[in-house]
Formats: sequence, structure tokens, C-alpha cells
Amino acid sequence: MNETRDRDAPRRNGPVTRPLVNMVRRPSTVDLIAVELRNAIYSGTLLPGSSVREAEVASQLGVSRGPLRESAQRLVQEGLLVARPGAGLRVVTVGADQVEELYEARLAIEGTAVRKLAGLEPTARERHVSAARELFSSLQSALEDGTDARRIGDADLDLHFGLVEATGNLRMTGMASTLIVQTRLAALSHRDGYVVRTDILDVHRTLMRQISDGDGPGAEQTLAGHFQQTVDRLLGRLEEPFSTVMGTAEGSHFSFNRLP
Amino acid sequence: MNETRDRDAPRRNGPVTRPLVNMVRRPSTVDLIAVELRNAIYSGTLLPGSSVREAEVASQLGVSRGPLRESAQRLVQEGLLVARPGAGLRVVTVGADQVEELYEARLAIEGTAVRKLAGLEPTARERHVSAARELFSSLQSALEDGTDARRIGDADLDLHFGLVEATGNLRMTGMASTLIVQTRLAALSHRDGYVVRTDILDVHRTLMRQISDGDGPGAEQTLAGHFQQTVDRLLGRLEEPFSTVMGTAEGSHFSFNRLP
DNA sequence: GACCTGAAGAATGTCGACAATATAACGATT
DNA sequence: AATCGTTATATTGTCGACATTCTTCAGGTC
Repeated sequence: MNETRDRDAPRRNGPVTRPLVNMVRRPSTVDLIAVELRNAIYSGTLLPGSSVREAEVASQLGVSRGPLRESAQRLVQEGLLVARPGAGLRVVTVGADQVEELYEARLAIEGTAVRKLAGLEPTARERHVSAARELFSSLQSALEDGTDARRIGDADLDLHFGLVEATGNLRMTGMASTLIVQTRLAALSHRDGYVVRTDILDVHRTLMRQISDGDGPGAEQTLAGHFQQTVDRLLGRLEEPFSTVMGTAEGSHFSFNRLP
Repeated sequence: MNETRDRDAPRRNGPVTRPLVNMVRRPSTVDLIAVELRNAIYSGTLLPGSSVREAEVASQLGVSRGPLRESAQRLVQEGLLVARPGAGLRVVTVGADQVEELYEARLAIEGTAVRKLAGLEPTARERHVSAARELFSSLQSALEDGTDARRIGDADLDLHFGLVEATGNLRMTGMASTLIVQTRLAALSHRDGYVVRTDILDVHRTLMRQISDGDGPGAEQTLAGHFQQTVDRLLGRLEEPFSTVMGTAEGSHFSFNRLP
């Protein structure tokens, strides 16, 4: 036993040589198509419940049906598309009955993320959180400018994703990516359109502060409360005094990085 | 605005009619192949680092390369396969540098799960946890019988998966499924073979007890400690007084349920 | 002897075509 | 008027074939 199983591992001359450069990895066509599909869903080009005709989309992307179908299966695995046999692909509809479950999953991932970030040593923490801090500034700017609800929504989701990304855990980052897009899908599935609370700045300022202060449990608690309020709002249990109807801005994108 | 987006939703005669029966959903070929591939990886038929030749596997499954490639992309999305352009598919190798990240992700999901279960009302809790309790019994039996390390490992992973499944959160269940298979991959990637601690029964008994007692934080803490010990062991930082080398039992399976 | 260069082989990436299936429209019936 | 059955259309599911790319191995060179 104990034969070599790592035939794909980089050749090593010595016993343990750290690779000098990062391995170059040309993205496959399937990768590129999957990114396009995700962005189309995230940006609202492909609306929830709409059918995705393979021939049509494939020709728009300049590829054949084969690679498109392979990419589509990735999104099926992510829960962004559904494939009924014989009836083809549809963008999923995230209904009210899914909202609670969705945010519970997000809390599991993002709560763990902020707890980890807060638990780091101050010097390492600042290095990890700096990118997220800029995303917070973007959210602040978007809220100050005011009118574009879509931009605010993007900034919000970008920040939440950035906090998970800051942990450096690629598995959790991938899961967060999926859940973030599903959150956008939930908003787009809502017939009343997208609404954003204008008081989200305070919540996220508190969150960032608690992370900086090393208060992990507090940060998770803040996140939990924020999510609870959001779920309640989406389920229509609460009246919302301050809300803005989502615009239809173009060019809304979100960076999807996958596992190594 | 407010045009009908839910053209795939069941027709409703009245304003709100609850569906009388569950919608029948015939599994697609891609579904079936994906299950076969996952089981092959989980059971060790496809070893970490081994290449998956499409024509060979496709003929073994009795399908063409097309559907196989589509299914493979699902496992790529799950992080169970990697696809290098031109070089095809390989089963991923979960090295020592991935173990910490993997168990951190598992703690995020499973920790949230046990916390939720413990937080339920006693009556609802018992109903949800009953299946997991049987899985605990299976683990107990496997440990009493003793020799088959593979059976013990299966029972362990089944229990951990069952606890997430008990929450009823299909998103978290799907993530747990992926992480569980990756855990198995980590074990199979280890050149020294699979080793199981024989004291895991105490930990899990404590865990189940704390869930039953409604002690969510305690249950999560138990899980965290258990995972920490496991990571330390896998990274070789600890000497293991009680361990058993994994056998090569056949027929090890694991139920993979995907999103609706 | 080790390294680089080049060619042969094998597997993948992509595409087009055909068969199978679901959907939609239409007419007949109770 | 609503429902059922039938037919036609369009789309998907699957397969085989070809071009492309990577890997491997032999030969040559320093």
C-alpha cells in the first residue's frame, strides 16, 4: 500500500520545496460561462422564475449548448437554477417560505466569520478587515448619495461577502457567494420590488466596531438581530417607516470566486 | 410592473390554495450520475488525486460522455472534483493545509445546527432529534463491535450529517453533505490511512445530552472542542493512545439529498 | 548523466444532428 | 362553460465525430 496518490502535485526536487510562483490556472470555458450566468442572475438580467432556453443563451454567449449545459449544472448545484427533466432550466424563485432558512444559513456562515475576525490578534485583524472596511465606506457613500436603491443593495451584499472573504476560508467564501446571490434572488422574487432599510448604516457601523474591538459574540449578536429584522420585514410582519423602492440600475456586478 | 414572474408555480384557483400533494419530481439522469460519483468518492472507489477518465466512467455507468460531464461539473462546484483545462477531471486531494479550513466550515454549519436543535421547545426538539438519536445508537453499536474502523467512520459522519438534517434547513443540509464528503476525502488523502478515535462515543453522548437539555452553547462548545482535537490529531500534533487503522470495507454509502 | 527539444499518442473540448419529451393550441365532448 | 383528448410545435436529452490540447516518451545535446 501507500502508493503515490498525488500524481497531480507539482514536481518537487527536494524533500519539501515551497513553490516559487503561484500555479497558473487558465480558466476553463465552463468557468467563464458560469460567471456570466451568475452575474446575469445577480444583476436581474435573468429574473426569478424565468426559463433559460439553452440555444438562445448559448448563441448569446457565443458557445454551443454543450458547455452551457455543463455550466448550468454548476448553478443547479448552487441552488440558483432548477432543471426539470424535459422542461429545461429555470431561475429559482426564492419565496417567502425560503427566507427564514436562507438567513439562518447566512447567519451560520457570516456569524462564524465575524466571530473569527474579532478573535484575531489586533494586528492581523486590521490586515484582514481592511478590505471590508473599504466596502463599509462604499456602503456609506451609497447611502449618502441616496437615491439608487440598487447601488445600496449591492454595497450591502458586497460588505457581507467581504467579511466572509476576509477570513480567508475559501470554503466558507464559496458558500457565502451562493447565499448572497440567493439573497438577491429573494429580493427580485418579491413582487413589491426591492426595498432597503435606510438605517442599515448604523447596524453595520456597530458591527464593524465590534469586530475591531474584538467583541466576537457581540458582533454575531448584531448580525443575528439585523437578519431577524430583515426577515421580519421581508415577511411583511413589520411596517417599514423608512424604505426606498429599488431602481433598475444597470451594470450591477458581484465578484464570484470559487474554490482553488 | 408586477407582471407574473412565477409561470412555473402551480396553478391556483383561489387566492391562496395550499397544494394538496407534494409535487412529483422525477430525478434527471444528471442527478443519478452525480449521486453515483459522490458515492464512489465517499466510499473510496475513486481515490483522492486519481484521474477520472470520462470515456471509461461513462461506459461503466452506461451513459455517454455528455451527461457525465454535466454531472461532473456539479461535483466541481462542490469541491469534490477539479477540472484542469485539457487535462480533465481529478478527485481533489484534501491536504493537511485544508484540514483547519474544512473543520472551521463544519463548525459553522454543525455548530449552528446543534444550537438550533437545543433551542427548540422540548416536544418539537424530540421529534426533530429522534432520527439523529438512532444514528447515535448506530455509532454506539459500531464502536461496541469494534474492529471495523470504516463502519465507525461512516456512523460518525452519518450522525454529524443527521444533526444538520434534523434542523430541516435544506440549504445547510446540502452544505453539510458536501463538507462531510470532503472530510472523508481528507481521511482518504492521508497516506497513513484512516484512523478513528475510540473515545468519540463520550463526546457524542455529551453532545446529544446537551441538545436534549437545551444547552445550545454547551453543545456548540463540545463540538468545537471535538473538532479542535480532531484537527490536532490529523495534523499530527498529538500522540493518539487509542486508535484503529481503517479497514477497507465495501459498500460504504451515504445519503446525499440535494436542494428541492 | 541531466536537461532540453520534438513528435506520437491519448484524452479532452466543442460542435452539430437526431430522437425523446414536455408544452401549447385546438377541437370535441359531457 | 369547463374538461378531456389529440395534434403540432418547440425544446430538451443524448449521442457520435472532429479539432484541440495536454501528456508521455524517445531522441539529441551540453
